Amino acid sequence: MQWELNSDRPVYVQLIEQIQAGIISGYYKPGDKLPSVRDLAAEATVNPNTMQKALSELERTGLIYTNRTSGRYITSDEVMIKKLKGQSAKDQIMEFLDKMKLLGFNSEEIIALIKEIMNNTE
Amino acid sequence: MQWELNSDRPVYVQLIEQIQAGIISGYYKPGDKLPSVRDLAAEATVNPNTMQKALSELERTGLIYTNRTSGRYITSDEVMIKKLKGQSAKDQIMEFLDKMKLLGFNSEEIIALIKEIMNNTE
DNA sequence: ACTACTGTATTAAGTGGTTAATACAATAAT
DNA sequence: ATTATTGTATTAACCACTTAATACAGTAGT
Repeated sequence: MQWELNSDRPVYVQLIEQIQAGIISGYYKPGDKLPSVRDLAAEATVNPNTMQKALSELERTGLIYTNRTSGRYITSDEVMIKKLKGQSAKDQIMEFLDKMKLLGFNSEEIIALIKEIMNNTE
Repeated sequence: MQWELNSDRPVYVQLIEQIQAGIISGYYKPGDKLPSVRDLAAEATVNPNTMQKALSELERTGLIYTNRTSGRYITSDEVMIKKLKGQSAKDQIMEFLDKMKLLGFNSEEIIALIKEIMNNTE
């Protein structure tokens, strides 16, 4: 997994988001075993405590579960993952639209700009 | 001006973004006088030091300027503001598209989802 | 001249996030 | 049985951000 962290926001929050994105996109598949806390921390060049914090939170939401000594696993509940994918997409879009409207763009302008950028970066 | 602050990210950064959005959207017009640091801080229910930090940064980028004792003003450089508007929009869109692709959506799906949400929240 | 209002600077305290360095308990692997 | 690996917990130190409480210098308004 490829990690992209910056200091804009708490690292553990960014870890949560990126692991979640990994599950949603299918990089981590339902039932998969996750690398250990220490390995994940090393991968992301982050302190194990920070990774632990992120994983605990993901466990709290039910997206992963722990077998005390054999490791952590992605949930096998594919419905849950699909729901999360839909909700995440919706959240991202709503947040994006709010920001764009705050900048003074209307719906048509937003669509037009997105298409333009999609074509320029295809 | 209406302020929306949370504790996810440094408050002074959020202040910078929102004042900038106010300038871009035309809420603050070129040449306008801004309220005093203390007034703005009171408006946003933030410590004056924090508002001061945000304003200093905006001044560094040239978007506002200071008359030592008469107050702060929005730049009259409309070209600069227009450029900033375009750049901000582009930045927002790129960031948004990156996130959506990380979730596993392609361009067509993204456009379709946005249109769907626009219709549902019209 | 005086007053009130500018922006600016300083110092101290509190908070949350991060890292670091360990330690422990449980179990899978051998 | 022993060893290595798992998740978990604890303590201390450090840093950035925020708030608070002041203080100062310059000037617009009167």
